[in-house]
Formats: sequence, structure tokens, C-alpha cells
Amino acid sequence: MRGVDRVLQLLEVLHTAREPLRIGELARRLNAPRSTTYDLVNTLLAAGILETYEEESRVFFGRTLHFYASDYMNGHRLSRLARKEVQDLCAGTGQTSQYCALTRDKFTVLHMETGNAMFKISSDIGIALPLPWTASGRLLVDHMTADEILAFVPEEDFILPNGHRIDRATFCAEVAAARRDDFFSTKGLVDDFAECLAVPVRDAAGVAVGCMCLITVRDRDPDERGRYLDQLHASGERLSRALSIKAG
Amino acid sequence: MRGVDRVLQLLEVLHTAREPLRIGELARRLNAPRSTTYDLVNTLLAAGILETYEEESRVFFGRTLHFYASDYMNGHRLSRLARKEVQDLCAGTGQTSQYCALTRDKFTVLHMETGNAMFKISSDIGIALPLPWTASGRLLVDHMTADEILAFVPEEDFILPNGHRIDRATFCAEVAAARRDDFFSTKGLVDDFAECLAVPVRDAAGVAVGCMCLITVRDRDPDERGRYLDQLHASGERLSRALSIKAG
DNA sequence: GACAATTGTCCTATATACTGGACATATATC
DNA sequence: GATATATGTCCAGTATATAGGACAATTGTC
Repeated sequence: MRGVDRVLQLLEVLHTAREPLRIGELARRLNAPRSTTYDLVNTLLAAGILETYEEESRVFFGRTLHFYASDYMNGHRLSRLARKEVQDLCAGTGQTSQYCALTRDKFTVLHMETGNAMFKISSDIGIALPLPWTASGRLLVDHMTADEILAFVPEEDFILPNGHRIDRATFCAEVAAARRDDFFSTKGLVDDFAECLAVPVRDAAGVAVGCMCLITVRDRDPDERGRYLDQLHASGERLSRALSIKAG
Repeated sequence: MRGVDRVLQLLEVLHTAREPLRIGELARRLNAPRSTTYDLVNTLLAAGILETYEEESRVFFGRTLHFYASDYMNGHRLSRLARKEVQDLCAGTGQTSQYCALTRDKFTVLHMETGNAMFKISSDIGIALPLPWTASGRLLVDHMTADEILAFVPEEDFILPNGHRIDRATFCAEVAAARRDDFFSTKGLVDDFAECLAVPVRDAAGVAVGCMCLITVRDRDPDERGRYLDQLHASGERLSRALSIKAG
């Protein structure tokens, strides 16, 4: 197999593991010969793409990736604006705020600012989650027909972490509601005591390229929830406008 | 040439360019065959390591790198602590604050928070600069002997952006002073009107693994400068202590 | 202290990834 | 509209990168 593909696999394995791995373990998870793995890892270490951790015995992502990601943020206008909106929304509400988007057929958090409230964070930046698990998941596919949605979302993704299965027709109806309201919220999906509020960021064609989310405690005082919602909508609309200006 | 090495070169070329490039231009700068370049770029695009920019005609860093860098920050304790110190120092002083370290034989900024003052930022995250251009550059080599320093710093790095050449003996004397004072400052090196204050972050062996820096206007009110310095030193010492605890 | 499992390095043969060129389109220049 | 330059795709031969195993050194376990 090609070295480049092996490297890309290797990085994905580390991302999924979310912690430093020993090289032997890496080779096992990659189904790659140990000699090849050593060769590639040493090349990546020399480039700073990987670094050794914990007494040199394990490897994980390195400083060079931090540099490249900084370039990405400088060059990618929407991502930069979204990060600022997430920071401002968190500062304005004190609640955990996120910007999310599709990665292939999954939901991923791109930016997150953690608020005062102490939730167990179930989603981390870049971790792929099934679309039906999240409020944003409804908005992110709301440009598709019901058939397209069911073809797009893998069968097994309709099963929640708790084992309960979401009905496919129900999901499609929720997507339609999300499109109608430019908004969707879920209670107790990520966390029993959390409500997740999501609004879309739409491109000039009206497709939701991302979502602004706010995570707060369930059954909060309606006035306060209303204020949060206003700020959230304003945030999403600013980003949608910025996106259209760029396109137009 | 090996695909993996080509990919690493390709990423470095984009990092140096600091803007999206056309594929043809990429191939030229890499001295790589166009067919190979197309192949690699398409592979990297599919993986999200690269993305297309500006009407699909150019490529630059992609979202996946942002994810991996987020993993790096989660896993790398010192980098995470340093980022927080930079944020706090900037918040506490209102001045541009940085955490810097060696990358091979060059100076690089790892974290930066821009203050109120409007300097033209000459250094960006991950951009390699000659050590003699910076205050931190003195501290980062202060565990070396004069001979080691002169062997370590490339000849041409002693020439400043304005063309003036720094005397090598003077530089070594400045390094010695930096070691003695646990501090170094430069005036007008990056910017005519800026003073750069730097303190070391030392590991258990006393080697400066990084520097906290504060960039401020020259000839500032001595009291204010003194307050900045106190905060800067406190920051550096907290990081040094955190590093020793980890090691010890 | 013997045993087992892992780490890191080195080697050779062969499958294959890379090169270099040709080609059709597209885009810019005069 | 003719010329020049760039883009994106495809192909076949060969240089070479990868697989796979052997080896010594290290580490952990009972």
C-alpha cells in the first residue's frame, strides 16, 4: 500500500484514539507492517507532524499541525468568523457555544467555547457523531428530500447512544420542521439535563453549510431562554449574511 | 522521490507561501512533476488536509488539520498551559503577548494574543525567524557555549531585515546577559517603535524550552513597564514550575 | 532468574508508485 | 482570432518504496 495513504490512515487512527499511542499499537490498528510504521512515524516525527509523548514511548500530533491549522484559520474566512461568533455567544450568554458542520455523512464540532455550566462534554472538536444524535443534524440536511436524507444517513446512525432507535419518518419530519423554523432544539439527547439549541448558517443558495449551537440546562426560565435564542439567531444570521456577501 | 516526502514538502511550501496556491504553481515550487502533484493534492483534498479556495482554483490547508491541531492542544500539556498564560497576560496588560520556542535553528511563535496597540505584526504563528532578530532568540540558546551558539546559528541569520549585521561576539555576550538576568529585551528590532520583553520557560535541567514575550511601545512610562515585567516574569515562572512538576 | 512480549534496526526481493510525456480543454494576452 | 500558457486526465516503463522477516536489546511478568 501507498505511503501517503498509510500516513493519512495513521493520522485518522490517532485522531480516533484521542491519545498518544505506542508504535506497535499503531501498526496493529493500521494493519501495517511494523517496519513500514516505524519508517513513516520517524519521517513524521522529523517533520514535527507527530511528537513523542510520555517518556518518548508514545506518539501523537505535533506542533507543525498547530502551525498549519493556524494558517487554515487565517485563510478560511468563514471558519474565522464562526470562531469569533462562538466566542461572543459564549461571552454573551455564559453557555457552551459551538459552530458545527457536516464532515462526510457525520456531524462535527468545528469551534467550541465552554461556558460556566458543567456539562460532561460529549462532543469534542473534530469528533464525528451520527446526525440523528444532534439538533444541528436536522438542519444540516434540510436541503435534501426525505429520500435523499434516508440514502445519506447510514442505517446504524439512527440508534442513539442509549440504544433507543429513532424512527426514520420521524427524523425526516423533524428535518422538515427545522427547515420551516430555521431552528431546531433537542432535549436530553446528548445529556439528560441539557437542551441543545441550533440555528443554521446558510449559503446564498439556502443550503445550511453549518450551525451555531448553544447548550443549556433543560427547563430554564423562559425569559432567559428567549434571550439566548435571540442572540443565537442573530449570530447565525450574521454568518449567513457574511457568506452571501462573499458569494455575491 | 517518495510520496510521503513530497506531501511534507508540499505542506511546507503552502505554509511558507501563507496563501492558497494554484496546483501548477505548487508543482513548480516543489520541482515535482505535475502528474504527481495532481495525484497528491487530490488525495489530500479527499482527506480534508487541503481544501480548495477562491472558486476552486487554488488549494490551501483544510479543516482536518484544524481537528488534528485541536487534538494536539488537548494532548500537549505545556502548549495548553502556555496558551492560557498568553491569553491572561494579554488580558492583564492589554499588550500583544506571545509564547515562542525553537523550531530547528529558528525562532517561532506558538501562541499569540494581539493587544490593543496597533503594531504591524511581523511575526505570525509558525513562521520561522532568525534567532538574532528576536529577544527570545537570546534566551532560547542560553544553555549553549559561545562556540555551540555560533555553530548552531546560521551565518546569514545575523543579518537583520534592515541589512545591518549583528556582531557574533556581541550576540554571544547578549546571550550570556540573558542567562544571567533570566530576561532579555530588544528595542526597535521587529518594529522601530516596539520594545520586546522576553522571559524564559525552563525545564528541570534549566534549559529554556520556550519564552513568554510581551510587545509594547518603546519608552513607555517606567511604572507601567515595571508592572508588565512583573506579570511577564510571573507567567514564565508559573510555566517553568508546571514543567518541573511534570518532570519531577 | 527464566519467560514472554515488545521495541527498534537492518536487510533483500518484488510489487507498484512515481515519472514523464501526450492529449484535449480552458483561460489569458496581444 | 491567433498565440501562448495553464488545467486536468490518462497511460506505460522503470526506479524504488514497501513488505516481511531476522535480529539484538529492552521491558514487564510470574
